Amino acid sequence: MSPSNPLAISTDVVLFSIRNERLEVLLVALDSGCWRLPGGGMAADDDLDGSALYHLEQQTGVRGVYLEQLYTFGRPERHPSQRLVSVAYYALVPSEQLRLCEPQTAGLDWFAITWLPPLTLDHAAIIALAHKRLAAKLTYSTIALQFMPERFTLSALQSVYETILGAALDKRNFRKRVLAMGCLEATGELDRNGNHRPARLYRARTPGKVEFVK
Amino acid sequence: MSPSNPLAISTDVVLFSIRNERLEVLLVALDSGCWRLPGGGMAADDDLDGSALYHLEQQTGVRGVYLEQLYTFGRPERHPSQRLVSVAYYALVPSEQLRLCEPQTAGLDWFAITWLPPLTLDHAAIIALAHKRLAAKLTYSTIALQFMPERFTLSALQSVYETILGAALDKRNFRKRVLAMGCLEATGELDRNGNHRPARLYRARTPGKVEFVK
DNA sequence: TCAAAAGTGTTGTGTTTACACCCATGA
DNA sequence: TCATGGGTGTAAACACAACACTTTTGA
Repeated sequence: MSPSNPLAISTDVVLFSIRNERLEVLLVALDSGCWRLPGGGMAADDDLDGSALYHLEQQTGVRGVYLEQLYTFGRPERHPSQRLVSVAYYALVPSEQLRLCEPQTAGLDWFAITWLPPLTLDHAAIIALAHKRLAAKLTYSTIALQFMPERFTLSALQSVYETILGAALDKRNFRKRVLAMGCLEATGELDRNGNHRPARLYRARTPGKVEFVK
Repeated sequence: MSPSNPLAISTDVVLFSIRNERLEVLLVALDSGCWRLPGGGMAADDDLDGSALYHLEQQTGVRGVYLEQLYTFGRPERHPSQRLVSVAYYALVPSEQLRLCEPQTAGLDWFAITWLPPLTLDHAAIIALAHKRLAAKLTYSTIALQFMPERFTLSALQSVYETILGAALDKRNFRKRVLAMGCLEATGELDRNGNHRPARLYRARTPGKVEFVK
């Protein structure tokens, strides 16, 4: 029960968004040409979730995300010089929300999950695990709503599912399922963009909250 | 990315077993009359999983368990004096395996999950979360096999499911499902205990490995 | 021969999948 | 009027739930 030697805890965040019909993650450039996840050491008076959000905002300007703890990585060989335990998180943010707060800082970039640059330490493994969890959670929770703006069409939501799952879905069955979940409500408004029939706009009944379904 | 102040990492393990037709956890007595999970501080040259197994064996004599990381708890207020981050695990062990290595040490006891003693810090919350995860995993994985000895009857396996889920299951449907999972094989042997028709003995096709099903 | 648990199929119900056409709009 | 995506129902396949009797053994 007693503490031990030089030992640091960092929190690292895999930030996902849907951009250009692709699932992308936000990474920070290192001098070496490698990239890393946003994150950093935890201060002794912070808590874990707070530390993850703090570093994310400091390094990327992004806030107001949906955050969930992923896994804690602690193999001694994961860092060459110091003993580093990393509490990994993943976070989801609607791409519409990025324009407002993303500072377009140099040394930051989005990468498609299917085409990642070289990553430091075991960050590639962390991203892979986060991706797996996200895809799994799509099928038994309402987590996909965390990628949506406040109001959205059912087709937009379907497109998010298709992007993450990497497969096309049947429109009628998708609508039945997603409406049966009971966590959407029609706003009564219409989206009049595009030269076609306007689409109904929906909103999440409990935004920010992920519920388990089926 | 830099380390910080006095900050300790501990690993704590919720060890489950099925005893007397109940789901029980193994706890360590504190002087105060409180109890705690087996676990302790992580040494700088250990890894997380290794640390969890090490403390578990040191404090309880139990080894050869199935171990899985649960969650990392790090709220600053969880410990009164020091900043303590706890990486929580849960572990499963067949009760038959306990007789061999359990040292019957004083200050150790098993408690039914439904009737726990006062626990230190947030250990009650850790146990509650572990229990929830275990019950959930029962329904979509073969994790229940980790409670079974090398060879077992289908009725014994069904009893384990019923104990954890707290509900009776249909015998025929249960057998269909569990055999359809394809991870059991009949040994050809019979269990001749009891004054009734002998039961076939089965074994896990991949012991120690938990697979996802359905 | 009795008690006690092992072993075994079928039927109905609900859920999931597959599938094609009309609608409302802007250009 | 045409192109574009929005919106809708039904039937077949499948998965799941309910259910009762015969078998084998030890006492």
